[in-house]
Amino acid sequence: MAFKIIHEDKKTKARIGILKTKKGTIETPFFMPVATRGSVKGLTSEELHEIKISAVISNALILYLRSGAEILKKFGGIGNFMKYKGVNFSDSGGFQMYSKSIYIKSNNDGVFFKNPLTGEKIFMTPEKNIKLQLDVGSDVAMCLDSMPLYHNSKKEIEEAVKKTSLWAKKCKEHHDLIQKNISKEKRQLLFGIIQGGIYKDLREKSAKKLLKLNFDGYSIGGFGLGETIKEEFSVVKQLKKLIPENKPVYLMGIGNPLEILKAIKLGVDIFDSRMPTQNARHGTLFTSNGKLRLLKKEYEFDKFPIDKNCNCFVCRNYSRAFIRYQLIHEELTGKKLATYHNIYFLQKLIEKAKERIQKGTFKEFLNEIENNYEE
RNA sequence: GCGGUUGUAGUAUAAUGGCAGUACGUGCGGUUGUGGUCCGCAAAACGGGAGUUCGAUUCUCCUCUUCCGCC
Repeated sequence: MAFKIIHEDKKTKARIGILKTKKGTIETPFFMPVATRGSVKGLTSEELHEIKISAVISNALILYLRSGAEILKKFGGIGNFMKYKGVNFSDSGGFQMYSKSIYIKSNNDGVFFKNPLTGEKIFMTPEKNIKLQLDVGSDVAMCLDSMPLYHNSKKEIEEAVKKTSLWAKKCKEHHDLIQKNISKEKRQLLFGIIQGGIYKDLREKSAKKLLKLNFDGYSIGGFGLGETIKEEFSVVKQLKKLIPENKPVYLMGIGNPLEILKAIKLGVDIFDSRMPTQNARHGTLFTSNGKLRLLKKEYEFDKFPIDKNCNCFVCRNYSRAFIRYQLIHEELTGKKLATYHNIYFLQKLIEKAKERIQKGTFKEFLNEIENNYEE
C-alpha cells in the first residue's frame, strides 16, 4: 500500500499520512513548489532541503519540448539530475492544453501540441506520455488529462471528462505493462486526475471511472482558474466522500495559504502551485497577516523583515527595503530572497498545521490564522 | 548684445486649427498542475501673456526658457 493514514483529526477531516514512493516516504499533507524545468526558479536543491521541502513537481511535457527528457534519462532520472533528495512528482502536461502557444487540438487518442522552439507538431498520446514520465524518472506521475477551462460550456467539460477517463485507462494499463517486471517498491506511482469543472454530476462520473482503475492516488484537477472557493470546496467535499480513505488526495494547482489550510480541513493531502514562487518574483509576499505587496512605495525605507513572525533566513537577515530595491531593479537576488521566503512560509504553515492536527487543535489553529489574515 | 534654435505628464517622446497619444516611472488591483523581464485599471502635460479665429497646444506678436554660433 502506497499510502497510510497515521493520524486523523477528530473535529475535521484533516489527516496526517505517509506516502511511500520509490525514493522514500514522506508525510502528508505537503505542498510542492513547481520545478517545471527541473528547478524551483531561484532556489537550489540544497535550499529546498534546508527549507524541508519534501517534494517538488516538474513538467514532463515542457522538459520534453526542450530535450530535457532525453538528458534526464541519461542521468537516471530527474532526482539524480537536480540532486534533489525529496520526492519528485511529474505533471503530464495536460494542463498545457490551456496554453495557446503550444496547444493545437485533441481527440480521443491524444493531444496535438506544437513545439514553439522548432515548430514541430507533436501528437501526445497517453502511452507516449507515460513513457515520457518514466524517462523523466519521477517518483510519482500524473495521467495525461484533458483540462477544461472554467468558462467552457457544460457540454465541453463533459467531453473533457470523457477523454480524461479514456486516457486514464490507457495510461494505467501502459504504466502497469512497462513496470510489470519491476518490484513494487521500485515502481513509479501513478495518480488519476478527476475533472468535471464545478458540475457535481460530471465530477462524480469522472471519479467513478477512475476509481475502477485503482490508481495510487487521486488528483482533483481544473481548479484555481476562475471558480469561487465555495464552488471548489463544494466539489472537494463531494469527491472526498467518493474516494476511499486510504487513497491520497491531491488538489492540483492550489497555492493560496488559507485555501490550502481549508482544503486540509476537508481531507486533502497534497498541493502544488506556481503561486508562491510566481508571486514572489512579482513582489507579492506571504505573511502571517496576509499578503504584502512589497513593491509599494511605503516600504521604500522599511527596515523590518517581510514578516516579523517568520524565522526564515531571509526574514532574519534582510529588510523589506533591501528586497524591494533588488526586485524593483530586477536583480536576481531580490527574486531569490522573495521566493525563499514564500516557500518557507508555506512549508512552515503546513508544518504547524500538522502539529495542530496531532494535538487535536487544528480547527482552532485555522480560526487563529483566519483572524490574523486581513484579506 | 546679435542671429538661429527649443519649450507637451515626474522623465523621454508623438500627433493635431476642434477629445493631446505612447513608453518608462507613480498609485491601485490581479496572479493557483509553462511565464526569471507577467497582466489589468487609474492619476498625471501643451512655459507665461496678448492677438487672429466660431474655436489656438498648433498660426502671429511679446516675454521667459533650452541649446548652438558670432561679437
